[in-house]
Amino acid sequence: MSENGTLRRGRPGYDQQGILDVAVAAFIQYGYDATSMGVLADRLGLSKSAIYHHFASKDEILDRALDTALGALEGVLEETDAAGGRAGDRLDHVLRGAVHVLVDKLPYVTLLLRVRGNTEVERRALSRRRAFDKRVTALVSEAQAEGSLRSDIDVRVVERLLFGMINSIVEWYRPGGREDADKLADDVIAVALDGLRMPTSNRVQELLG
Amino acid sequence: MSENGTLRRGRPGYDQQGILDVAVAAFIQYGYDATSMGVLADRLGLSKSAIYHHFASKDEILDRALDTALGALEGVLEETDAAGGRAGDRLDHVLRGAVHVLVDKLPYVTLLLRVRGNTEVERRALSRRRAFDKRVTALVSEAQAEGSLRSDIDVRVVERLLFGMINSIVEWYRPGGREDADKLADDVIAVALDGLRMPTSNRVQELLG
DNA sequence: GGTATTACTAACCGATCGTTCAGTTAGTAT
DNA sequence: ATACTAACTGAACGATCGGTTAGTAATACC
Repeated sequence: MSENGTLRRGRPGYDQQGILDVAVAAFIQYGYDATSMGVLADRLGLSKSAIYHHFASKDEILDRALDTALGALEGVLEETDAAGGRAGDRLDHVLRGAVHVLVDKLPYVTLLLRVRGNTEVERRALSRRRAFDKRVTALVSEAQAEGSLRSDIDVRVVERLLFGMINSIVEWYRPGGREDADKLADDVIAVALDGLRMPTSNRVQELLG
Repeated sequence: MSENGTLRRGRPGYDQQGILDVAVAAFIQYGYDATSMGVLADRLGLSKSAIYHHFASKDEILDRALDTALGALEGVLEETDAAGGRAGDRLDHVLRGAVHVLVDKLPYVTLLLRVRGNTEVERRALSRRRAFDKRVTALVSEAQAEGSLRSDIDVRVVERLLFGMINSIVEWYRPGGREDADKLADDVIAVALDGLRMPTSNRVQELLG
């Protein structure tokens, strides 16, 4: 499954990444807990025990997958912080970046968003997620303070609704459909920032203050 | 668990609704597939087989729970259709109603939103959910056509993002917190319809056309 | 051909799964 | 006291679970 120019030693077959991709697809289809190693083996066309050559446990597969998703999302925040700028612009950048990560690593982020907390691996992932949310909330708060965003709604509610919308992408977005990642990011941000309603004259009056 | 004024015949203990409530709480905490009947029995303080007096199977518990959630959501649509009016107003009504259902039946709707499709019960629930979504999308489309909502974004994307936001409530809303259902509905609709951004003079110009 | 590397296997393990069965228990009604 | 109603039990079942073990298999390299 590793098709670089160099010849690989050893028996041809799946590598770790190949197993991981198939595992993640099964985990998001059936749920992690409902996906037995037997189902996974069937899906790979291997025996159950062959999987244990590549990963020590079912848990390790999950851990690796969640790390991929979280790493990408955290990367968006790092890159945004490094760039600096007004909070409103940085938030815009984070939202676009998040949408791109969701689209690029759809199966992995989908798995992450469905984590429950039954095992230590899951609890660690949830903890990293909470830290991510906290940093985004701080950014929203800054954007409210600088006047870019409305401040009549609690900052935590704002962050939750915003990422509720963005995260919903994993439930319905299909790559290769009508919308690519850029268009999707544009739409999400348009809805989030400017809303759905058409302006009325009353609204314009409100806006004029 | 049934504490009406009349005396109930039979041995005191849980009734079906009592078992169901505890089951749903466990299902949303651990996930349906990861909640064994043993875990549920522990939680109820009963034996595993006692559960089978009340419900024929684990599946039947799930079926009953999902029906509760779907029934409530479908009820919002029925009531809105019966009332009639402009599409924009009906959509507003559906959104408020949905938020209220989410808050009032939080555990049940939470369970519904996490259904995967592994069993016939789950697939039936997903089918009902799709029918619900389809009706809301039709309403959004009407509101776009009547000019209440922006029509530069695909109607299906709009419906998905909208309910993505609303449905996210089940992941973070805590009853008895700072926001009651009415305030929450107000906030959700404000964000959805009017967005998050503060107006700038460029925006006002755009709005003026 | 032999060695190193890497992927894969069948049989097995102890534990847990959802469910069944033949009972027992705790209340009300007569 | 007996019958009815409704809730509950321990033991057992066949199936499945995640994982282990002692191998086998297929390639590249020398």
